[in-house]
Amino acid sequence: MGTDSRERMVRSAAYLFRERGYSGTAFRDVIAHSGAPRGSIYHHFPEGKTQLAEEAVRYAGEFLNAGILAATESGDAASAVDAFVGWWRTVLIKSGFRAGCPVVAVTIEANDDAPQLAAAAAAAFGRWQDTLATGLENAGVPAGRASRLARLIVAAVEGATVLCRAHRDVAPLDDVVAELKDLARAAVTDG
Amino acid sequence: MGTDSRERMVRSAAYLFRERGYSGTAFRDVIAHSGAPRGSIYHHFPEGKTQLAEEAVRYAGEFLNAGILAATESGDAASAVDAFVGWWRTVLIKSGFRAGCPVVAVTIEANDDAPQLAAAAAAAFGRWQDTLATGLENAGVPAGRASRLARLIVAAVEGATVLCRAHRDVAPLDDVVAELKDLARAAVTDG
DNA sequence: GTCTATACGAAGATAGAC
DNA sequence: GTCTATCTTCGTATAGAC
Repeated sequence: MGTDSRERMVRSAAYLFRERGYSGTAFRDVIAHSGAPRGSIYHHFPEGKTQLAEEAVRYAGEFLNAGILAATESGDAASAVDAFVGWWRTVLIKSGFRAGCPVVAVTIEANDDAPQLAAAAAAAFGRWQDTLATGLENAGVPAGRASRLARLIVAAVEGATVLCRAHRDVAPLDDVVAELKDLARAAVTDG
Repeated sequence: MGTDSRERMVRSAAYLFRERGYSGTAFRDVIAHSGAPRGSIYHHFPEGKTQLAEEAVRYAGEFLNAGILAATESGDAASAVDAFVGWWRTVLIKSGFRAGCPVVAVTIEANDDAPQLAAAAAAAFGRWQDTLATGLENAGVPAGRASRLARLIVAAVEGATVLCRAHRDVAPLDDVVAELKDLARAAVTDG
């Protein structure tokens, strides 16, 4: 099935970008990892690697957003933090601190030749922030504050994953999460 | 002067990594940007690109640490946040949101072939955190809390620079800074 | 849709002269 | 310390057959 190998390639790209970055991931790596047929790359992605990366960013954005959405449905403000952090914690530990966020990787390596990549990354970050903000509002955080707090959560957790990779340790993420949870809880009563 | 071109290469590498990342920056780019002689690369850096990157990370780490140290000498807790943020704000805006942190770039693209790179990055992040923590302590934040808060500042600001690059806007950094300053100020009285 | 073959360029690294 | 020339590998992309 053609559509199937196309999707596998997108998922594999997102997976590999986490460990090797955008420039560090070659087309052949995506082919090898996905098991997709080599000859159909430019059939499925006529714009080449840029198009593949753009779709990988979009895929990662939607994937994580679905997770945040599901996790924020339950409850309190602190659980909104967990919603975003849980996935990264698992990825970091399972990979031996070799894998991070593919959206960050693409953002950092994007250049003026491919402005679509920065745009796709901004869309992903924006969606995560919005979904988290809604979760915080539902937990009782005022709207304006919720948006700002959600942005801090996205920034701090993404930054913490980078620190974890450098230190090869989850401690930075745990420290950051502890601070963020206190802050989120306080934001409810502070009104 | 040989030592001089060596140092220029290290500085240029740090500069270029900010925009193009590690894999995206070729040796020839470093030569061109630094004006260093092409033939002396492997004389100065016998271990090749890895060694150059390691020293560039170290250089960036020391450079920024000196800035944090100078800025935290004056004062209050909120100024400790400014100490770390000021430099990134300038870099982002001056580059049209094309440049970020070279240490983050190297961390994300480092792989098992060169574990020195992750180690050098961890050292840089650790120094920034320690210097910030000392600044917070001097401002009246209890030692244990200061360390954790300093880590949050490093993570959140680094994460925010990535968001700024994606959005091509300083707003994410400003949002994050506002939250961090409130938090730092509150940490003083909270004892 | 998928294949092979190949063009084309870039990159890291080395050798040996000066 | 610096130069030029070169080796080797790799990576994207294309062409054209099946």
